[in-house]
Amino acid sequence: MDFDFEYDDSLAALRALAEVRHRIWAALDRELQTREKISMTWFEVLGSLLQNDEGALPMHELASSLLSSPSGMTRLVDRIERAGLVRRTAHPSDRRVTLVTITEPGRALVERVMPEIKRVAVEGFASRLSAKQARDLRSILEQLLQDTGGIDSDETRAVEDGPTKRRKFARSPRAAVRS
Amino acid sequence: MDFDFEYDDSLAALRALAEVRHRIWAALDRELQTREKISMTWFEVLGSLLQNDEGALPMHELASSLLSSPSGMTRLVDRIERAGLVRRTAHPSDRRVTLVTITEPGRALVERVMPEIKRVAVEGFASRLSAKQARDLRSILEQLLQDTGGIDSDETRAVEDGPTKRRKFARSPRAAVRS
DNA sequence: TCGCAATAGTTGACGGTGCAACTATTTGCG
DNA sequence: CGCAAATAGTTGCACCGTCAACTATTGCGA
Repeated sequence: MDFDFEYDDSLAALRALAEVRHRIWAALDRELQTREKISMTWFEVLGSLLQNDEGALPMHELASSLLSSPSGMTRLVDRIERAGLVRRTAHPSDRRVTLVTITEPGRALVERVMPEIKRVAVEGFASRLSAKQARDLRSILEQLLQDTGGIDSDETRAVEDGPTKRRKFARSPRAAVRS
Repeated sequence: MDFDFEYDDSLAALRALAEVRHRIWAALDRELQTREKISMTWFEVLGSLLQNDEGALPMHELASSLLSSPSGMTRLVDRIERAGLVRRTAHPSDRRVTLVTITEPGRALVERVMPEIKRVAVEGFASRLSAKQARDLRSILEQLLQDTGGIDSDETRAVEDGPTKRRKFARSPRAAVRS
């Protein structure tokens, strides 16, 4: 269990990670705010919907893929729906499910702003890394996201290079922070 | 300047980064919540203070290093102070500055949980990466955090927004989304 | 088939956070 | 020196997001 990270460095890595994410997110937020008066969070919802062929997703899928709680997503979709960018529709077979469907204005907005958003994202990542670093970062992030299925005690940390394609997300239980 | 990241992959990288951060943060939050009934945010404040020799830092330094706004930090310190873990003290020479000083209970708390916190952080990072990957991650993050000075080269933003101050990079204007 | 657990979503209450505006203090420059 | 600009911090206000509790629907095992 001895790696290049010192014991303390894992906490430092968390901070660095948070800061990188924060900066790029803020840059994208600024871009969206000045161009379209929407937030990055809204854009993430609209983008997720567009990535799906039907332009629609159940509430709970949106919530989990965007790291939000169900109630948070309810309110977020409330606001985006009030702005006319999405619409709640019924699921054809499961009446528990509410589908969120992107509207034409929503689709237009995303397509209008996507080029600049990609540009700013690239500016934050790709343009600052070498080809090898970009590859490395990708595989490192994928590895960090690999499920360890419950509380693992596995020392099966054998060297397994190569881009593992497998991608299965476990829900991350939100902390219940009081006061 | 073409790299391995496809154009779209920079947005994907941002999501992966966010998810890694989110998972580890949540794990630490859970640990702190069950052991000491405090949040990771509180721990970050206390930890920052302890890292400084004097166990004290000005409000604005805490705010910027913890990615918070000044007003957010005011309220956060309000709550932590109410819990008796920090104390506001006067700066000896600059009377504009409020120093936040860790109290003895605060120091004790951090020292009490630090081993477990480090363990969980290592579990999130170091234990899942090879030595080389850990090195790579460190240098990649450092590189991504290097300031490129002023950003946007296009000054086409002469709209009606009035004299919006050109921000350096530090502040993150969270989206002010209406409705 | 019945009944209970699991799943999906919403709402009430509330904590946390940001921006704009304001006060207090310090700094810089003519 | 004198005063405008910059810096530090707080507060008003509104918003965002979470948990707990609740309803509705579906799945599943006896």
